[in-house]
Amino acid sequence: MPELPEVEVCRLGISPHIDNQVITDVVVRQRQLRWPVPEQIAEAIGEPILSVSRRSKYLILKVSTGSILIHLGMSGTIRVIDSNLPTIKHDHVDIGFGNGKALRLNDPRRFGAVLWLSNDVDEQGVLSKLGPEPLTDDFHADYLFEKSRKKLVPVKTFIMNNPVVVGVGNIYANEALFLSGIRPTKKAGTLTKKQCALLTNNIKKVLAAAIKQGGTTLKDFTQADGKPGYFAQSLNVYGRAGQPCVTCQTTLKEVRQSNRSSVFCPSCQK
DNA sequence: CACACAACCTGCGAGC
DNA sequence: TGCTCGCAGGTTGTGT
Repeated sequence: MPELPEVEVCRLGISPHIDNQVITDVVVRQRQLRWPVPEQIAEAIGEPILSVSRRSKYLILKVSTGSILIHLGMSGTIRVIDSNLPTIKHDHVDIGFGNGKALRLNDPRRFGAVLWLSNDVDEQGVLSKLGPEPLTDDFHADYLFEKSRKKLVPVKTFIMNNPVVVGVGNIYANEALFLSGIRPTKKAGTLTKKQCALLTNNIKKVLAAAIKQGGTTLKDFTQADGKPGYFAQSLNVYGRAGQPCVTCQTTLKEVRQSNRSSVFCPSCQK
């Protein structure tokens, strides 16, 4: 389900329902997610949610004693539900609130995570190795240009690498490269300054547009209110291999990079 | 250090 | 109908 826009849409959806709510219990039905759900998460019980923020694809529920981190992996969804709603398959974790509602994580593939960052500990764990947020001014053309010098990896692999920039997953990497006229296989180190400017702008553009349209619904992603995201109809290349380019009608080509599919227009993207 | 690739899981659609 | 195969929105860990 989630790249950055979907996580942000999720955050916007759940935040009004759980902000300031006191956590009354944490129910873990399946502890084995990407990492085991830590017992210390109980330190959050009795505390009100102070803020609901996001860093990269992590949702951060801040309380006075620390922060609950939630990552949705490939297949995770969270909904605010009545806490007595019967569970279904893969409903792994509930965070229950004083108002009878609960935040419920469902994640068939279990690549997601629920973690605890205690205020008592300095280290930021999974958050410590993350690059700049793409939608902030810290991510700009000169940064990408300098960072990519001498890099032999394909540009698509490069922009999907978290220490470089966070939140760019397979869908939006494909889309941003198409909009920039850059082939996914081009070596990152050969990007010109101008191409870096195009690429950074288009990454920002495509992510912001996707958030505005409620994310991309492929199979099961829904916004907090159950509506699908509408960005899927804006996709130019992702999932369109073999179909004509929207610009020049050339048949879109598919290659695999780092075991992920890349779709591009052999004519528009150099 | 830089890069390639396997690993973690379940579900679904295609093809036989 | 039912089997096997390949593929899926992410990230980390290992090996060369």
